[in-house]
Amino acid sequence: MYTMKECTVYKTIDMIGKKWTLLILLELYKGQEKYKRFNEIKNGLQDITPKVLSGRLKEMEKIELVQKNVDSSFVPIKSEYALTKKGEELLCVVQEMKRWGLKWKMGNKECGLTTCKECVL
Amino acid sequence: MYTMKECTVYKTIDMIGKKWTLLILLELYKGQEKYKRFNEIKNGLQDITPKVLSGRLKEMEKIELVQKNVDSSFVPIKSEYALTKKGEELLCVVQEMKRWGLKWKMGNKECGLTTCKECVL
DNA sequence: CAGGATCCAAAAGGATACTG
DNA sequence: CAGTATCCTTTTGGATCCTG
Repeated sequence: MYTMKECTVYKTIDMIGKKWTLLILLELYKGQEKYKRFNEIKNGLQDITPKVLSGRLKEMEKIELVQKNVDSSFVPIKSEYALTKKGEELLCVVQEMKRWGLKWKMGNKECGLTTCKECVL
Repeated sequence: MYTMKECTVYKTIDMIGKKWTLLILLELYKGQEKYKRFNEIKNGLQDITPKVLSGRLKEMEKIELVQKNVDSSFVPIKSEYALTKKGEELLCVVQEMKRWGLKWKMGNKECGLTTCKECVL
């Protein structure tokens, strides 16, 4: 029998609907550099605590939205995060959200679909 | 200064990212009838409790995703819910989610982009 | 620098029972 | 039928401090 838990939409929402997840995705997409450091991400998302960020990044790594590289040959350790292809493609969803949000006027005025410095999308 | 809370994407996620919200939206979209009764929706979403459904519907009414009609001239009272234009247009977002979810194989196999009996989208 | 450990507060959701 | 009320468990998130 069919259960809700098998539904594609249900599962997708479950995966990306949590607070911060999509914002981290956006943060990783910003700028020209593919890789970002832990603290870079944290600073971009001013209100996030290290614990939450660390938790989200792990989840995202697990479901392969994010790819992590660690270079422990140095002290301090250097970690970098980047979007995977799967993660990058999720941006389409975010883009639809933004389009909808803008149409129904729920954002700030400066946040134009193609020019917003903050969201980049 | 710019704060996260003004971001269109942030606000949109905040609004629709909660559990059940998008599923209720889908449920209202199903079938040929524009209006659905409380228990119809509840039965379509087998695991939802009346408390949660009632809460979500109120939120959705408030942000104008859903429109409600009440006919209290009868006993028992008759209430009906339907999508607004704003709510209907949110389905684009859901559709993107589904497309993405299917591409990355997170749904059931029967859930085809155009033929899924459950999701209708 | 990149987190992990702790502790705590708040929010969300589930179960169940009840009512105009 | 269409919810509300209550109670309780689980999940989240924030604050703070600590460390290899």
